[in-house]
Amino acid sequence: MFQREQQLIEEKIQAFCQANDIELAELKWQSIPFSGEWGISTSFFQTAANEARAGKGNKVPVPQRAQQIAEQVKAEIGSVPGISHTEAVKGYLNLYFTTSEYARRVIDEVLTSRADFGRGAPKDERVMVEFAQPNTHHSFHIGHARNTILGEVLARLVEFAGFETIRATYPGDMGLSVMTAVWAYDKFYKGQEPDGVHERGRWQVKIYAEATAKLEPKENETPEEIVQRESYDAERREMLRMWEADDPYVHEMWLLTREWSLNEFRDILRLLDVKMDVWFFESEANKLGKEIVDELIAKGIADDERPEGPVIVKIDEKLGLTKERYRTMVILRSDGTSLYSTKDLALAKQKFEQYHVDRSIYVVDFRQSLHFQQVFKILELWGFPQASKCYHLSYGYVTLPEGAMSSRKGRVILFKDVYDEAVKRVLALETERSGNVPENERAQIAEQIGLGALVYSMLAVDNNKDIVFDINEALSFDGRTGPYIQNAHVRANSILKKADVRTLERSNISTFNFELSKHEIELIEQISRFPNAVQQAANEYRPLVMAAYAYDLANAFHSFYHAVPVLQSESEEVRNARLRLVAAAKQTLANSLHLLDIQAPEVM
RNA sequence: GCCCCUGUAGCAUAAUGGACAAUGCGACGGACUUCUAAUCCGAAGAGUGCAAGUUCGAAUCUUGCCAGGGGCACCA
Repeated sequence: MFQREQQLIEEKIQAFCQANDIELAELKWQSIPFSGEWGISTSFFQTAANEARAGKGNKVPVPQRAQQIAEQVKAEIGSVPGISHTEAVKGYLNLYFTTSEYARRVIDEVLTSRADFGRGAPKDERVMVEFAQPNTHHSFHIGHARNTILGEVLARLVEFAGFETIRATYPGDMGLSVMTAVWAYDKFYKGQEPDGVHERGRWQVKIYAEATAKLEPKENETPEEIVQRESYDAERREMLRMWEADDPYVHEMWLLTREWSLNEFRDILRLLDVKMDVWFFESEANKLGKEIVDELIAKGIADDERPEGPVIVKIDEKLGLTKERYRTMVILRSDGTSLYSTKDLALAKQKFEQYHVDRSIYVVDFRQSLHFQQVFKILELWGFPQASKCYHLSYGYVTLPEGAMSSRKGRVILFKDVYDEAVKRVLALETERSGNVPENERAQIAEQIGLGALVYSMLAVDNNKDIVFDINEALSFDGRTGPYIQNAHVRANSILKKADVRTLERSNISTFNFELSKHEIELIEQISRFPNAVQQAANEYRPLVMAAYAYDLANAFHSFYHAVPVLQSESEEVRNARLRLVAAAKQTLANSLHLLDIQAPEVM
């Protein structure tokens, strides 16, 4: 926002150094920390260090020499329009902006761009984000929720940063575990399914866990029990075989039960405000897989060891690596059936050829790091230039205090149960605390706040760390939480509602020609950081960056709210300027919350 | 055996190689007839698993250990 001024000063510094025979290192600019007021700074450590290394004259220690240069440069620069004052301290040159000018530029930009404030320039690349890969026939638990939230927020960030973005989901709808669920339904529970999308989901978890328990060997089994268990196992395996052979009855059962899961999944996506563009099913990738294996064999990338062995790709060998790194990947079983790897290769080809994606992001947990490294390397050998732009966004597991979640053991925390609990808690709090939520909006606001708490708790941890799920922490409404940020938005809204909004709309230019308090300056600074936060979060594929930013912004607003009167300002001019500041803060909070997939309510 | 991730105040987390390691929870002391406190203000609390190294400067980079988790040919 002060690029012209920065450039002018850079030129002055360069000219000064040239005149004084100082070999200037590249200037890096950063904002000044711990500033009651703000500005940008650069340092001369590198320049001083280079001098010392070159053995140039004065044997002054680096920090002192850096300070010397800073002081000389400061004297040389003199005064610059837009810059209120400069200082040389500890080897840094600090430039403080003229506050009124800076404030005006920031606020006017926000209020001109509105929902587009912070949006990046359109980029010439199409990105696909693949996320939300739940298994059907089980249920959607809190671990799937972390994945879905991470993926959706990443997609929003990348999209807002300027990339054309496609959201893809890849449900796991086949395999032995799926068939176990179908078998259990068909054998023991046919026609007994409850009504209600989520009731049926919970019921599916229950019968699946029950079925795996029946199939599990136990201690002290009687011979009859062993016979029983083995015949159950044979039945479900036979069912899997029939499914592979497209048996009509098995397919009908499979589709029926799959549809229940998908109904629940769609409803959860609706709750999370996720709009998928592409649905890849594992069962469909399964069919595509076998063709690409032939292609890889024909191209000499894969080695066919059938019938004795499987089809493999000796990745290290093909890449000419001597050290063990990517190892060997099996891409087709010796009996000719597909593997996870077969399907991922087929899927990638489809992404590149049918959807023309330039960049492909996979949001999948960290256990599959090696798998994706192998897949990406095979894509490279295969000749896809996009292979270098495939990225596995790995993230840590959501575990329970008593250990890992397990659908098989029925030891899962379902997303919907946490969601319901969240809404219940907010409703209880609403009756206690907030008098100004209209009766007919309470339920909706409760959903927004409850989900806000849950979603933020998933985003406020860096993705490669595990989360031990504690419902009281996830649904906390105090401190560094979603509701804290939502509340800042609500407070900004309540000020604007009480003001005469027409005044605000009439003046489309802000004038901050009065002494700004440190709270106002801090708030303006936070608002101005938003575009950079978007770019950083998108470039690094890190939703956490945006989550942390949104909290800092809300924090600045809350402090401002307490310390600085708006409606009761000392003059009309100050009041108008502050109203514009509040409007800009509200807008930036709303933009941030949107990127975090959190609703921004008007009241709470 | 090889590879990957993690290790920061009591707990949970943060920190483009840079200025005093930053927040929240908890505990402590204050502030609601106010733009209604899901908030704010104040004070306490760690020198970043250990040991070397690189650097003017390291929580961050390198190496080696220690601890926890994960992965390594026909599971997904």
